[in-house]
Amino acid sequence: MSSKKNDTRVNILRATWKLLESGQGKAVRMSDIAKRAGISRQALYLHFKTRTDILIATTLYVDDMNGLENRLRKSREANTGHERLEAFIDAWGKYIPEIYNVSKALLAVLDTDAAAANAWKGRMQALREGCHAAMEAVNNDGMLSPNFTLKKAADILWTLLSVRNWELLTQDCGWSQEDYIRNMKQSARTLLVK
Amino acid sequence: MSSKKNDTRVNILRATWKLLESGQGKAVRMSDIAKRAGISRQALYLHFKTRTDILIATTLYVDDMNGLENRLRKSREANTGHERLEAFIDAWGKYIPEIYNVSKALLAVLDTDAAAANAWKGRMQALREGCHAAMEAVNNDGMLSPNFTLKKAADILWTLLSVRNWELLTQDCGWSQEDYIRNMKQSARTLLVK
DNA sequence: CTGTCAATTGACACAGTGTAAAGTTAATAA
DNA sequence: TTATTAACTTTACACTGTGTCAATTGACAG
Repeated sequence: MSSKKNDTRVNILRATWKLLESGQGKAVRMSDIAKRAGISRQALYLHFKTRTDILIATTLYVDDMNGLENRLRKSREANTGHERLEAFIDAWGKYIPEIYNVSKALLAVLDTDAAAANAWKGRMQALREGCHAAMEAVNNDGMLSPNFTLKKAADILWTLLSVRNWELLTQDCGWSQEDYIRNMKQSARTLLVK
Repeated sequence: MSSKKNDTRVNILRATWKLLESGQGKAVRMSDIAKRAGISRQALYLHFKTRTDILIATTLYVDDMNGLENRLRKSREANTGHERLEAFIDAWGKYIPEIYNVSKALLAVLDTDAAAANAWKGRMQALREGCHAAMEAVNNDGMLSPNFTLKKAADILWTLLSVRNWELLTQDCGWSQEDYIRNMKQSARTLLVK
């Protein structure tokens, strides 16, 4: 099952992960990854076509390791729409710091690398669907704010919960993680729920 | 008054501006700017130390040409805090599309270029002060939402009005400019005003 | 013994930024 | 007039980082 090729692949992803996690924003080069993975730089190209491919694969790997799917699934089990919304914000809000450093590498090339932009877009699509589902649950309870259509409400929630907003609030404004979660719940409730 | 050196400098900034405006996201190289400005690539370095310096100077130049200062000042003349908040959102919201393309070039290197990050931070600091002042006016009317401290309210408004959020809502979610302005006013009011 | 898979070494093309040096041109000043 | 200076040009090159290519090695499977 675990072919040698696959082992090395995972090895590369873990090396990238660790580097992004510890490097604190510094650009990680192919040669850095190779060194950390204990293979030659050229060997990286036996497993991935481009640097961006490695970054993308790493974010997916990290999602996997952290069980993003499960975390979000749990929010779907809530009874009321409002509870579901809160659970969703809670799950995602607690998730962001775990992926932030890795995601940042992808965010950094988003504006210049079409492949990265595409991958990120897809990844955020999942979140967007989660937002939409949560707001739909609120709507089904008849509790959606009359100020917004369902679509607009979902868009706003999605924007509110963006990684860049988390970055702004916790890094630039100095909010604690608790502040962030509490205020996002508060805001979503005030803004979107009747 | 208008030395030859200064003329060329402005010439470079206008060339950069036009390229960013029309290039639609494509990376603008030093050679592109030089060609457009009608000078040699090397001459650029007689006026600016680095590419980032040109980008920074261009954003400042564009702010200047568009009269950002004046636009924001007008919002300060409103009578009530709430009116002031609305005027502020209106002014800034209408301003974003005018600077978006130019700003995007700076945003694109934000995560890799410390000088760019610094410049952007400073530029956003002005907006942040505007947000704080607007919320202070609301607070002085005794109309600040009891859900937030003044500082937190200003932080939220600042985050809400970020260029990245405008980008998300208008580009990814397909909102029109009118949608954006209307919903931002609506949201700020619901969220931050009693 | 042979084939093949994973990886290695070393060389290289390419893009883009930034540096360096020597030469041109036109205005300015003595 | 001649000398000087500022702005700019041309040519060349160093540097970084990505990605490609070809020849080679070592292991191990049939």
